[in-house]
Parts: sequence; C-alpha cells; structure tokens
Amino acid sequence: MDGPGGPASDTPGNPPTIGDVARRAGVSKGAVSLALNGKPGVSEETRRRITEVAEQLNWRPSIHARAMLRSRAFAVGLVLARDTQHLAVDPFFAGFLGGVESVLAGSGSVLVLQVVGEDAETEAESYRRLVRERRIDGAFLLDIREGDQRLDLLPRLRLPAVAVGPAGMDCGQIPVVGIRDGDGIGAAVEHLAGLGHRRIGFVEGAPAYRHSTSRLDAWRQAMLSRGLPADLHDAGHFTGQGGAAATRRLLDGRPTAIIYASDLMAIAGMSVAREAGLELPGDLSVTGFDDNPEAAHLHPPLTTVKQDPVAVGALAAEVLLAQIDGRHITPEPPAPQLIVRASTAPPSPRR
Amino acid sequence: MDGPGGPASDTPGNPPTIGDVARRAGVSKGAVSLALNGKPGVSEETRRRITEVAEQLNWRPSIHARAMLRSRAFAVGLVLARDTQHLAVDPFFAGFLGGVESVLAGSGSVLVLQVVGEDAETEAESYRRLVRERRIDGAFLLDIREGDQRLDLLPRLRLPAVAVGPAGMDCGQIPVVGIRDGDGIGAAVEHLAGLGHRRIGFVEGAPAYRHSTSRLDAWRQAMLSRGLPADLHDAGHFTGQGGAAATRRLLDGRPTAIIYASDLMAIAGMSVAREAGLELPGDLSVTGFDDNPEAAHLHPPLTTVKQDPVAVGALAAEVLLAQIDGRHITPEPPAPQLIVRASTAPPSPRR
DNA sequence: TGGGACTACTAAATGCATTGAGTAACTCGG
DNA sequence: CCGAGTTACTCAATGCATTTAGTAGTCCCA
Repeated sequence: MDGPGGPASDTPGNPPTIGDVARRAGVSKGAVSLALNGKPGVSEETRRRITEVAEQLNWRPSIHARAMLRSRAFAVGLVLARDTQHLAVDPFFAGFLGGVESVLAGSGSVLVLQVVGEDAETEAESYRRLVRERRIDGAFLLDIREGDQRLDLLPRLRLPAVAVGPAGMDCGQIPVVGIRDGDGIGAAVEHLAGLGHRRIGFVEGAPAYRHSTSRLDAWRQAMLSRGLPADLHDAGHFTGQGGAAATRRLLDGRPTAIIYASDLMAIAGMSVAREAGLELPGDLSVTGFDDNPEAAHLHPPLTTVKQDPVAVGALAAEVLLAQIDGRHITPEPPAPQLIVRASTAPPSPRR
Repeated sequence: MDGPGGPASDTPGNPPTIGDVARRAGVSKGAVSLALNGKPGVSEETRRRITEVAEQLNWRPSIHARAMLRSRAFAVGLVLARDTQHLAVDPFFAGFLGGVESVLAGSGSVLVLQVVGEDAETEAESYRRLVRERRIDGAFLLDIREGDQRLDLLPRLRLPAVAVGPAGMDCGQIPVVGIRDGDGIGAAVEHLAGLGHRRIGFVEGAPAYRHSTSRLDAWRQAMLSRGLPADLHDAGHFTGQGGAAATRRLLDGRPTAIIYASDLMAIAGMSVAREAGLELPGDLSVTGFDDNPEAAHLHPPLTTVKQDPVAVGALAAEVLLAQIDGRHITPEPPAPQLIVRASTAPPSPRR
C-alpha cells in the first residue's frame, strides 16, 4: 500500500528517491539537494520543511547516483593476499579493521574487502578490477613485501593508497603509516639484556615481508649496539611449524633467551624448549610479539610486545581519506609496548 | 596524451566508458552493450571487433551505472558486532571470509565489511544504512544471539540474507547455513567417554549466542544419553579470563576431563589446572574447539574440534547469491572433525 | 518608476550502461 | 516489383542525485 510516498518504515516498496522527498515537500529535486547538503539557495523555512520530510521518509541519497556524478565510489578497498590460516592468527589485522571502521563510519565511505591467494598476479588483477569498475576511491596496502609490485601499480592506476608497515619503510609516492615494531623489539632486547642475558636468539617471520625484515634488523642493531652477538637467528615464517623448527636449530647455539617475531612462533618454541628438557623461564626466557589473547594465559604467561592496531587502523584510514581529498597528513604512529610477564627472568647461573 | 581513446594501460586519463568503446569500434553504445553481453542483434563480425576494442581499452562497465538500472549493488554485506579482541582470536571468521571470497570472486560481487560495537542498535542502524544507500544486495548474519533482532529486521528491509550458525537453528524466513558444532562436541564426549572418563566438565562460551548454547546442549545430551552426569558446566564467555575462572570453579567438582567451547578458553584452563598442581593429561584431559594454529604446538598439543570454515563460507555465499536471484538452495553443511592430540588420555586410576 | 542586486527557487543537463522501440537495408515469395 | 519478414543496427528513455543556467519575485535607491 505504501508507495514511495508512504510513511517512514523499514518496509519500503522501494527505497525513496530524492524525487519522492521533493514531491512531498512541494519543491523541486534541486531544492532538496541544496537544502540537505547545506548549500545556500533555500530559505531556512523551506530547508526545515525539506529536512523534516526527508527524515520522515528515511531518505538517503543512492551512492550509485552520487558516484556517477563525482566519479567517486565512497568506498575504500583492502585486498588481502594472505593464506587464510595466517590471517586467522593475526590479532593485528582484526584490531586494524576496527580502527579503520571507526573512522570510516563517520565519513560516508565503506570498506570493500577482498581476500585473494598469495599469488601476486591475482592480487594485482584484483586492484585493477576494483579500479576499472570504479568500486573504490583508495586502498590500504598491508603486508608489504620486498620489491612489492603494488607500490608501482597503484600510482599507475591513479589510486590513492596508504601503506601500513614498519616506520621508515620506503614506499615511493605512497604515504606510510608506520608501525614502530622496531621499537618493540628494541624494548625486548633491552629488557632481556637488563636481566643479564647475553646470548639472545631471534626467530624472525618470513623474510619476504618488510615487517619481518624490519624486526630482524631492529634485533640485530639492538644486539650489536650493546656489544652482544647477533648471529643466533633463524626464520620461522610466522607459523607454528616454522617457529618450532627454528627453535630446535637455535637451541644448538645455547641461547639463554629467544625473541620471537610473533606469539604463535613463541608458543611453538616454548613447547619445543620444554620437550628438550628446559625449564621456562629458568633455562630459557622467551618473548613474543602481538599479545595474542592467549599470551596472558599461557604457562608461563608470555612476555610480549603489544601494538595498538586499533590506533594504527584509525590513523591509516585518516591518512587515506585525506589522500583521496588531495590533502596530505603525516601523523605520529603510536608506540608499541612491552608487556612483561613470567616467561622472562634472569638467566640461571648454572648455564 | 592518451585520452579516453588511448591504448590500454594502467594509467587511464579517466576510466574508459562504453561510449569510448563504441566510438572506437564505429558503432553505437547499444551495439556494444549487446555484443559484450552475448545478446543477439549484432553480427559475429561486429561482435568480434567490439570485443577486441573493449579488450584493448581494458573496459569494464561501471557498477554504478549498472546498479542504477537494475537497482542492484553487486555487493553483499557483513556486519560484525563484535569486540575487536574477540574477532582477532576467531580462526573461524578468517576461514569463513576466505570461503566467501572464493565464491564471490566469480560472481562479480564484492564484500562490504562493517565492524560496529556490540551495541544492538548501532548494528541495526548499520544494516539500515547499507540498504537505504543501496550498497548491498544481501547480507551474512553471523553470531546469532538469542532473540536476535536482525532476524526480524532484515526481512522487513526486504534484504536477502543467510544466517550462519548451529545446524537446526530457527531463523524464521532466513535460510540457515548450519554449522554442525553439536556433532563436534558429541565426538569429544564420545572420545573421552571411550577413554573411560565419567566426570566430564564443560566450559561454554557466552550464553547469549546460539553457537554457544547449542554446544552446551550437545554436551548435555551426549552426557545424559550415556548415563553420565551433566551438572559440571560453567560459562567462560569465549575469553581467556572467563575460561580460567570457569576452570577454577569446575575443578572443585573433581572432573577428570573438561571440554571447552573454544581453544582460547582451553588454553587458559590448562594453565589454571597446571597451577593447581595437576598433570596434563594424566590428572585432567582437555579438549578445545576451533583448532587454532596454536593448538598443535601447545604443551601438550591440544585435542580439539576442527571445523571447515572455508567450506562454510563458500556455502553461505552460494546460498546468499541464490537468495538474491530468487532461487533457494539448501546444501549439506560439512561435518566437523575431532583432532585427537596429546591433551586427552585415560583418567589416572588414583583419582 | 525603472534598473541593479538579491533571494529563492525551477528546469535541464550530466554521468553511464541497458533496453525497448524505431529504422534502414536486404531477402524472398508471389 | 511490391510488401512481408529478417537482420543489424541506432536512438532515446531510464534510474538518481547534483549542479549550472535560467526565471520569477522582492527590495532598494536614484
């Protein structure tokens, strides 16, 4: 019964259009547009009436119509070229999403998410398609790899973008929202060195990723600057399997502490150490990275580096929206925090 | 230099339109549309030429233009009313996303993701906005709660939807892609009972969620049908804190095994048990749910229920796309699988 | 009282792909 | 060789919000 002119309700015959609002308010469509976009050219009285009718009809402009005019999609994209298992374990990503959404919600834009395999070509084609179909106005770049093709591709596509990765990372024309994971690793080394450790191993993630190499570099630098040896490291590829294997190899070098580039690898490493007959933290101190929800409830609870992914996400979204508007801002990234728990202790004297 | 008529490249002056293709091919826009949509009314010769030009120009129809005609958005929505911490730890969600995308990729639709707080009103408003702005053609419903308002709201909004939750869940007009977690819990009980356990406790998640109550019910039923007591249970709210607290309470009842509704709670529970001086699995067998990446690398490795979230996601996407087209399919949900590891063993005789 | 400057609007064009109606050229039967 | 029937197109309308150009009406001052 209720046609387009019907009362506001959740059951529209069809979503109301600006024409419906105009007819109801007894004005032209142009007047409605001017009134509701806060532009001059309508009297206060009329504006009030139009606003009221629009509210009553529960009207919102169709983004498709707006997109055609402005050639803006009012959406931003996030393409994940990740193994789904890996995505699952990454608490950074979820917090990041939350932060992004908190900013996007107030901007009228939504987030378009795409998950593709780890294949670089599929990934690039994904971005191309999103651009050609005019689905997004900008994109977030996560998991930047060494020589990442996207850093070339997106400027070529004229697609505004923000890269999220280790502070100081070079991304050419694309602005970077830095994650100070180097500082986190530095804090872990400082903490362990302060406890008296000298042989501190490091299990890095996957060397292809910038956020992996940057953590390795930070560890190396922190070690060398203290005159400690920086030879005890191995790649764990951010997986449990890899972390366990790397730990087995590192234990041959008799470390008194191991720093892991992720909590998952640290957890796997703890099991390996225990199976090798070591007491934790007496015989081996362990630190992780990410502060997974599990970390506080392990046995012993895991000392780890906690980032603020929500803040990073919000920051990245702000930078991207600014970028789309042709503005350029470069905010300070939040500092990571070392959470000291019971998995670290002074090295036992007998070793 | 290269205007809309320029050669294919990643650097368009502006994305090419159907008009550009038509001009280049020396035909009308209508002919291009007919040719590229496989409709009759153009000669094979012309169709070939048009296809070639379109390819050359790398043309794709603007979804906004198509959306205006068909009043279809070519996008589906997923609104998450979750605490970001909880989202992080949920390996089901990530796999689910992967499965959804694998189906969506071939359909021309994309996924719009929205993360809102756990507030029901914000959540509803989110869906309303997506519909009014005509951003989505359908939606996935996750984390169905008792008396969930969305089960009423979406039909009222005339928005096609699929609910993802425990098999057999009643969602009114909305089709359900069932997750057989009841079968998973049943398998865990069977496994433990087979090992000789009689006092098997259960730590449920958050009673407000259907996928929590359904697991509790499955446990209770499996226990009672074996003549075992079903009084030893408590809520852990899917968090580490909650799991630890629930475990402390349950241990007073002297269980020889505890089934947890999530791996995170199981991990926290294992720590609590160990601090209470119990040996695992000798004094207490433990099972989890989800098969987090950590599960296989704990000490001892965790026996747990593994779902196939990728399959569930793919299924849900297929059902939703069918729903949008007015078709209705009801596929069989994949069965969960009990992965037996070293955290379960026969109860020790001395207790 | 007539012309410039406002104010408050309306009408029409715009962007883009699709589609149904319309048209021109050609074929074939009678 | 005319008219019916195809074939292969073209043209114009459509959907929706925004914007620019245009049109009444009002006010003010010379």
